[in-house]
Amino acid sequence: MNVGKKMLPKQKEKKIKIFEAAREIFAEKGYENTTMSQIAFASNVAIGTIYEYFDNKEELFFYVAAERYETFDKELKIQLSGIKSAFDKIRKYIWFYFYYFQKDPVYAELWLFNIRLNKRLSASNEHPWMQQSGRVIIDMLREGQAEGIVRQDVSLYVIRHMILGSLEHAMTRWLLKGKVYDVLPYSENISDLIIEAIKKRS
Amino acid sequence: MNVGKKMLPKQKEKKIKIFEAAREIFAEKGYENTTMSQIAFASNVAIGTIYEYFDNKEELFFYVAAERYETFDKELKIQLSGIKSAFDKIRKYIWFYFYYFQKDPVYAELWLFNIRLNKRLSASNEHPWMQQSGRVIIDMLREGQAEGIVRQDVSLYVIRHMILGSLEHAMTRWLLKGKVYDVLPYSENISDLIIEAIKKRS
Amino acid sequence: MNVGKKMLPKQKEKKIKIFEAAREIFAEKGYENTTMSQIAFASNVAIGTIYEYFDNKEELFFYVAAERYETFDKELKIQLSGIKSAFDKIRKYIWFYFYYFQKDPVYAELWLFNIRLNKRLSASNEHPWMQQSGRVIIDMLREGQAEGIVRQDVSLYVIRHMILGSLEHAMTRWLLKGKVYDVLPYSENISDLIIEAIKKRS
Amino acid sequence: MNVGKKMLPKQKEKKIKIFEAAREIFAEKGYENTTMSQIAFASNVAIGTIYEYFDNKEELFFYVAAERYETFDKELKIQLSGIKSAFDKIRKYIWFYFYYFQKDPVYAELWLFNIRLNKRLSASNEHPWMQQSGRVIIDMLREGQAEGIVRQDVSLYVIRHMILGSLEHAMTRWLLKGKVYDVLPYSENISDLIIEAIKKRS
DNA sequence: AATGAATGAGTTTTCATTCAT
DNA sequence: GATGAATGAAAACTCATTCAT
Repeated sequence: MNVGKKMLPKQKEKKIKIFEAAREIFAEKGYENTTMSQIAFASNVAIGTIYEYFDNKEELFFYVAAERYETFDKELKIQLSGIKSAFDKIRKYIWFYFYYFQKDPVYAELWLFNIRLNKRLSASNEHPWMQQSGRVIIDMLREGQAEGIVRQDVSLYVIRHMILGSLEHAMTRWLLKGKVYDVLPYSENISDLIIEAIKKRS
Repeated sequence: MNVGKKMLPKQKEKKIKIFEAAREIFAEKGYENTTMSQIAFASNVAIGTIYEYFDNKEELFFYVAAERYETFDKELKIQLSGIKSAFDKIRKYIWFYFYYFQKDPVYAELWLFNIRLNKRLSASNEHPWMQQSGRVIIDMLREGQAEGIVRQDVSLYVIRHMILGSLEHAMTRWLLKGKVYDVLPYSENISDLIIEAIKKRS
Repeated sequence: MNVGKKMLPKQKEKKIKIFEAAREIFAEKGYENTTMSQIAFASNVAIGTIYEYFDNKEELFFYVAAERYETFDKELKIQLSGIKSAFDKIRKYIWFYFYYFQKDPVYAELWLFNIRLNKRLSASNEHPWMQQSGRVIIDMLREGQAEGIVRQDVSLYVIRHMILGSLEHAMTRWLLKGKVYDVLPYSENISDLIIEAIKKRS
Repeated sequence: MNVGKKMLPKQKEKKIKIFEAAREIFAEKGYENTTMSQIAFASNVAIGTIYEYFDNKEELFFYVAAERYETFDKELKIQLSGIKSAFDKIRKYIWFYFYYFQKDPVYAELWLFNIRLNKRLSASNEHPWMQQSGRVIIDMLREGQAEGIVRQDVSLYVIRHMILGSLEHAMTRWLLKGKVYDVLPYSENISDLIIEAIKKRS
């Protein structure tokens, strides 16, 4: 996503201000309980101005969602770079998932409670990043198969359900319980379990 | 849950009519986008009548949620009865999960999109069934440990995150994609993966 | 007023039960904020039963209003009996007003906040007691004029405005301030002022 | 009170339109029986627009109440200025009270039937004008005492009950009877009575 | 006579969106 | 481009009254 393509710096800044306020408030209150005037107030902009940059509330939300993914994805790629073994990559992925969401619970809320379940977003073709969001995992698994260490008898998509499901479930409970404990230690356990599950056995 | 204890049959019927309409519509549109007048219309009852039976919209939603769990739980216990091996129980559980949700997508929507993420419900102590809803899995795992076939080096709660997460993720995607394929076959693959993950190794 | 003329004792009792509950609740919450179901609950009777005895909410309220007046009036007459001098009667009246309302603030609320300002009640000819409610004062004043101690140059109706106004104002403030002080001592001061005002001077 | 400080003229006008409609309707129907949509209709404005200017129905009512007092108070002060004798001031006050309320029965209704009995308004400290509304009378009486013409043996607050009570009672009856006669002549009689009551005697 | 479930018009308030300035 | 006043449909919820039992 590109916030502010074809815009002069000044205007871009305003769009970003709105955008950041929206991100914060959507995360805090959820989509339904966020009002446009809250966003206008927080970004120090008139309500009408929001509509200069975004068609409507939902579109603004989708932009926020897209940006979240891009940021996560960019950092993820950095984290994964240089790692050879598929299993190590997977471990890194899992660790990064917990690390990133615990560090930025605003994003965690946004993703787990609002974005990932949005039907309209899920259906829309304008937001292909969503479909690709799980591509990394498939790729890692395929590499593992090429390495000969990941089993070939189970659909990679099923494995991805297991991986993402485990992570999302753990994080969701963490949020619902009030973020009162440290989730990062889950990383190792879950990695162990998952690698044991997908390891090729002779 | 008991819809309509102490009520005459006629009244009980009306409460059930409202209840069923609510269940359907909550599942279809989610909590926020369901209106009391939609429920009234669908149950062929005046708006005021809903308030004769349920204090407010949220209470009605929670009743629906509770009933969902009880029905699932009751059938689940029947399915599990007579099975000795912990692994077989887990396989049965996973199979039943897919079977039940695919058979009753109204419940699936309700659970996956509304109930499990409801903060107020999650926080409330009046709804202990919610906390107990994952007890079965812990019990099965403990039995497996007693049998000597489930690993002891990983927290059972982490394992539960993996199990429930895998199932929820698979079902959620199925719903978001429009229920256009058969999820039941996932059951075997996921069972295999999970058992491989938790199996005790010497 | 006669609550339950032509009724068998049993039915009369039920009407009285409703009536007493209504009196209490109207006084406590005011007309607008009292609901028929509150009255039904408090009188241990079905809502429909109230409508067996009273046409509607307003009529019930008017009955309560009438009864209040009758009770006050009856006690007042006893208090005044045997007193000869018009001034002493007036003093007694004023004392009794404070005494009665302070003793029964439920009635005070009812009268001062609800009944005396009700336009429909004021207009209705079915409730002649209301018009007569100030008759006693006019009578006392006339006696005073006959005695030759009350001035004749001012309309008795104006004097009555002064007397009732003084009492109502003092009591109203007492209620609005939360009934935290004793109003009875006002009695003597106000009596002094009023007698000084109406005394015939040569 | 200042309706519309910091507002551009156009907006100020709209606020005033709403305000005036509210005043009229509150006076006519009372607080409980006035609806926001009636006010919206009468001021030729959308319902939502009312909420742009006033937080809620009660606040709107309190604004109306405050304005009433200020207008009355301002004119009163003009009327009283230049008068030396306390008794003349009191006579003027009484005359003005009748004059003002008879001239503007909308205000009379508002004050006598709604404002002066409002418990929440009475309790709130945000509306100090209410408490000060009777200050003028106390001041006049004190001046009279300083002049040596007003008795010192009776609490000024009791005297105020008598004065305000007399006026309010007379006006209230006038309204309840349909404003079919002239109240202004009461002014002299009531003044006579009150001065006779409070005159210092040796 | 007694009931109380059922009604639905009516209430206050919210808020995404528009559009004249 | 920027504004924010204005909009009004729509929401949850209330409650006096009715009427079949």
